[in-house]
Amino acid sequence: MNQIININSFHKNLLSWFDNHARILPWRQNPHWYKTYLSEFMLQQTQVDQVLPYFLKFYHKYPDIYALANLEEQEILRQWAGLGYYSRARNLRKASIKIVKNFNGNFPETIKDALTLPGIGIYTAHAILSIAFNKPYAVVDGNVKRVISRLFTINEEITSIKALKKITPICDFLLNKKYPSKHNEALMELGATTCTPINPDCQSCPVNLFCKANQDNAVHLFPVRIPRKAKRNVFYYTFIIKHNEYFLLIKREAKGLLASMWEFPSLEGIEKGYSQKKLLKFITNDLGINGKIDHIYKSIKHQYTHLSASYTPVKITADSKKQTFEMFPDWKWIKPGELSQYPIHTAHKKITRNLEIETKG
DNA sequence: AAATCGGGGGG
DNA sequence: CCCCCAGATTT
Repeated sequence: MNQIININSFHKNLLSWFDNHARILPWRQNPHWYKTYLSEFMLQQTQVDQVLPYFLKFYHKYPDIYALANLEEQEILRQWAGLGYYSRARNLRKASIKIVKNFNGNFPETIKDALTLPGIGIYTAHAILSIAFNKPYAVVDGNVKRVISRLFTINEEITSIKALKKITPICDFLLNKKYPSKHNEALMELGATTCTPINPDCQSCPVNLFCKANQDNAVHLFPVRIPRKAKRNVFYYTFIIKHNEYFLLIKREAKGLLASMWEFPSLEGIEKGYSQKKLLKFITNDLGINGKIDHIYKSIKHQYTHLSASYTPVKITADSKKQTFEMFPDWKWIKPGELSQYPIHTAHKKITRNLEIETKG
């Protein structure tokens, strides 16, 4: 720690600010550990505004841990579709099953037990135990890291392990042991609403008098960050394969990108511009379907964290509904109206909208 | 320690 | 277009 701060004054300013400025969020009303648990899974690497509709839907449909534990994987993926990071949905289900089986339906109140739950790491364990059970564990999330990096002018690159090892003990020291729940939420709230990445509102910050970066007029220099590596380009041909009113939908592998999500069968390449001959060869030789290319549509772009993807829809008319595909974990010939019964990832959902597959077929 | 895993919103 | 976000897990 490179500066001495009046810890009591720090706590007082932070908590009174939170009392006056806390956003009204559904998981903060009539608090219960289940709400904290569900919201924390969704909030991993995802902003509040994006989580809100999903939290409301899930809480309404699955009001307790037993409802979640009873879900099929396919169904929780379907409900989660569009929120991203789908391993969270699988882990939420597995963790819920474990809570019912091993902990009698109650969230385990020790760090050691909480960390045995899939999808729950240090941050989420600390968050649930502090926010829902008022246990004295400090949280270190993206918001807190940014706030601390400014308060104490942390020079380590913010995503590095070095930075985390420097920031964690500071958070442990700063933690308000009397009000850990409010303290943690307040620090995260401060980062989300005031100590923002760009144009932070230092004037209205309750702890600006304790902020080294603010004193040095150097808030814009923190957190320290190095540019990311360039994204890889990926090009997909996405085949809408029709036979009468049916078209082919397949399930992705259980590992890797968009694991176990459903989509139209696709050909992946690292370069653009496959010939029609090559596309038809994929259909005939790899899928074993005889048919013809009806139309090649304009491609759509979709950005992933590490990929810059382009999807080119290709409409195929098949001679028959072939029923065996060794290359897919699962598949189904479905009618357009049945599309909503499957967990479809966002890029392919865009394609169904562009091609108006749900309505026109 | 680095890579992977989604998607949306903001500058 | 690039940036970031109530991180966890695998390599």
